[in-house]
Order: sequence, then structure tokens, then C-alpha cells
Amino acid sequence: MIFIDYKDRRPIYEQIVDKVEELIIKGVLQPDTQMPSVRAFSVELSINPNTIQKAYAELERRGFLYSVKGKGSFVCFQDSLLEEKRIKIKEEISKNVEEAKLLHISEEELISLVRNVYQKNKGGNEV
Amino acid sequence: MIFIDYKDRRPIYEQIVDKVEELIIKGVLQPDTQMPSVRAFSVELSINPNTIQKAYAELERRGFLYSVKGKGSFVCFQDSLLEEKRIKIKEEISKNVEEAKLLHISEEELISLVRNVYQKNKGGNEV
Amino acid sequence: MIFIDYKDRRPIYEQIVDKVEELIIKGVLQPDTQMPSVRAFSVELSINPNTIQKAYAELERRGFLYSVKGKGSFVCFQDSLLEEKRIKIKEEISKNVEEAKLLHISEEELISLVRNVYQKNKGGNEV
Amino acid sequence: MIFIDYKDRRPIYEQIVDKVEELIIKGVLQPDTQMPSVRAFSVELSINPNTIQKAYAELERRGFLYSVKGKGSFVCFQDSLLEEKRIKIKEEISKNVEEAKLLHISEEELISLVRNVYQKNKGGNEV
DNA sequence: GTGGTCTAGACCACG
DNA sequence: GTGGTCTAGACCACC
Repeated sequence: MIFIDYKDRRPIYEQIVDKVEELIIKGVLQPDTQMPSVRAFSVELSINPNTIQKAYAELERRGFLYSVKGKGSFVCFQDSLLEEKRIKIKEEISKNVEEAKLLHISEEELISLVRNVYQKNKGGNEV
Repeated sequence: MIFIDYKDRRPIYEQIVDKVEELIIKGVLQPDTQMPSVRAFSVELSINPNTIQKAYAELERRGFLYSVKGKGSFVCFQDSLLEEKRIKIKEEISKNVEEAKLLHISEEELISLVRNVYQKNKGGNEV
Repeated sequence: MIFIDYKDRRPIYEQIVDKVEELIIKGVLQPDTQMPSVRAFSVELSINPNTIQKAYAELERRGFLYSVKGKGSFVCFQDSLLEEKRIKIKEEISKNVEEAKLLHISEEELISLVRNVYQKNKGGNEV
Repeated sequence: MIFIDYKDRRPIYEQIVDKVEELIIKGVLQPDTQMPSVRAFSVELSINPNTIQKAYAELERRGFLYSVKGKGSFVCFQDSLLEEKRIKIKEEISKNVEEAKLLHISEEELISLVRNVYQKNKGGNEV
């Protein structure tokens, strides 16, 4: 399900956090599903358990997981999380568009860029 | 001219690199202008000269500066650098848009986001 | 494996970069091999860790190494790097030949020079 | 006659040394010609007299100039200098060819490289 | 343990 | 004075 890219400059735990988050948002991991135990997951990915622990802690902090003592970690998905992410990504896009404007990329070019991404995979991987 | 944000998680030298690059692209720093000397700049920002040195070296590697031993560091700007940056920022935006799509942000909303950024400061940012 | 020549006018970190590059190209250092840690290597060569760090950073920039915080530095070799080096060395040789021509060294002499290098160690340098 | 390239990474005095040497070898500067005085030359190139001084000293050390107290510096060209340079350039070519061999550039390719340089400008700029 | 950043202070070559 | 390299020693995030 998850593949660690050691050549990726981002820390491993962050790669895991991002991937799990994505799977939850995509609906692949359904709410209240139990996550693999720290130990099991660490064996599966052959990485240090501490790293998984850190990833789970971060996911819990962000509100994508909740842990029950003695039972394990579970997917916790609320719409508010989606909204938060939407705001974040829109802020990032704003920042990038501003930089693009500075580089004299035209409004039209950016809009057609947006359209292209939305056309891509049309009629295919709808969830 | 430049302000170091110690709360920023990015390393100091990277903040400097990005800021100087921006100033060059904006045209605030004109080609062949002499940059402040490593030592003078380090005093101005109250950081270690080595950190400035690292920033200047990176800027030279990227083609925004050229340094001459015994003379100083100078702004060196070619159009090809702009084109490279344009490609990079477009890739970045594409990735952003894809993520936005995943979050069910509509094509229209993104487009109006782009338009807003381009409208902002319209006819006003001349000093 | 590596010897620092303090009489050499080139900086230490550059000597290291060149030597490691050579070892990778020669195949002595195989892809994904772990390099000695910055600290271990610095002890081995009795130089400052920062100097090794600088060498590794440059090797990473050139695409011969990739480093992962908390894990180590690893050999990372792609064929495209070879092609780049080939182009560079051919340019260098062209410049040399032009200078040789200026010095009235005959075409034949240079060609026999080339042939000699290629004959040397013929059928002998297998270990 | 001489143009300083400030974007060239080599020190200025070295650029001057190389250029003067080239002019002498090419025969543009004839033996026993008087060189411009340090002051005149430094004004002409708008650089520091110390830099010219250093270049002249190096050229004298190499045997391309001789200075007469109270009179100035003069071109001094002996065939032995040419021979030295020939040996040097051949050594450098050998080194580079060896590296090319390591990169699996074929003997034939290098030889045709040599031939190409010799064909270029055929029948034109003979001195 | 690892790589990466930063400081303090030194030395060198160059102009 | 300038840029560039190096050392010594510290701290951080990550595994």
C-alpha cells in the first residue's frame, strides 16, 4: 500500500503521513478502520518502529487518526479536516500564482493549465 | 533589505538565497550590481559570515551571482534563468491543482482564484 | 581508499569529490552502497567533518550520491551522468588539441599519443 | 589587445599571463619588443597596478619576459619555452585521453575529434 | 547513530 | 579590502 522512497529528500515519517492522509482523503482507508499496529507496519516497510510511531503521532495530531489505549489506532475522518486542507492548498496555489505572475506568465496560460489538469483522466478514476 | 525569520523552519542561508533571487527577478537588484561583501552582509544581518558565504555560493551555482576573489560578488542575470523558473513554478502549480481536484475543489473556483490574484494590485503597484 | 594531497593546490573537499566520482564511475563503489558516515570518514582522513559534509553535498548536487538524514549517504549512479562527463571531457580535449595545434604539434603526433594511451595496459588491467 | 573577463573564475593576473603568453607564441608580440609599463597597462585595463605587476613577475618567472632596471619589461622568446609548453600540453592530453578511455569513449572517436580540430580553419589563419 | 546547519575564529589568494 | 577554505565545537531533526 505504501512505498518508501529513500531517494526522496523528505523524512520517511513525513512520506508515511502524507501517503496515509491521501489514502484517507481518497476514501481508500474508511473511517474507523483499524490501522496496522506500529510493530506490524514497521516490519512490513522494514523501517524503524520509532518512525511509524512518529508518523502515527503526527497523523493523530492532525486529526486523521485516533488511538485507543490497548486497542490500536483508527482512521478518523471528519469533513472539517477536508476543509482545512482545502484552505491550505488554496493558499499555496495563491502563493504560487503570485510568483507565476511575477515571472510574467499570463493569466490565460495559468487558466489553461488548470483546465488541462481537470480534463486529464476525465471519465476514468472517479471514486 | 532582507529579514531573517528565525521562526521559519527553513535554514537561514536558504531564506537568503530565495530572497535575493526574488529581488533579482523583480529587478530590484540590477545585473552587475555589486552585492554587499560577505562580511558586511553578515554584520548587517548579525549572522555568521560562513552562512552568507553558503548563500552566495548557492546563488552562484544557480547562475544569479558571480563572485571574483578579491573583488566581490555581483548580480548576473540571464533570461534562461527566468525560463527555468517558469517551468518549475508551472510544474508546482500543476501538482497543486491535482491535489485540489482530489479535494473536490471545482475547476471554476480555482480559475476564479487565479483571476483574483491577477486582478489584485491591478493598475496600482506602480510606486 | 582515498588519500589527501596537502601539496595539491585544490581544496580538500574537491579532491574528495573527484576521487569518489572516479571510484563510482570505475564501478569500485556500486550503486546504493552506503558511504562512510561523515564523522567516520572525517576521522579516517583526519580532517574536519564539515569538509566531508561539503564534499558529500557537492557529490549529491552532481547526482552521484543521495543522503538521507538519520540513515546515511548512498551511491546513486545513473547513465546520464556518464554521458554528461563524456561531453565535458571531449570539450576539454578539443581545447587541448587546439592549443597543441597552435604549438605546431602535428596531427600525426597527437593521434599516436591517443593510440599509445589506448594500447597501454591492453589485455593487462584485469584484476 | 587584452580583454579581462570578470565573469571568468580565474584570477585576473592569470588571465593576463595566459593571454600575453599566447600572443608571444603566436608571434604577435615579437622578441625584444618593449611591453607597456605597469602603470600604463593598468590604466589601459583599468585594473590595479599590483595585478599587472604580479602578471609580469609570473611571465618573467616563466621566461617569457625579461626586465631591465630603469627601462622596462621586454618580450623574451626562446624555443625551449615552446618545447616546455608542448610537453605540458601533451601531458594534459594524455591525462584527459585516459579519462576518456575510462568513460568508454572509443579510440576512433577521439582520433576523429583530433582530425576535426585540425581540419577546422584549414587554409586560413596560418601565421 | 545519521546528515545538515550554524557559529567562532583562523588562514589563504587575490586586488 | 574581497571571496574561499578549513577547523573546532555546538545544536537540530531524523532513524
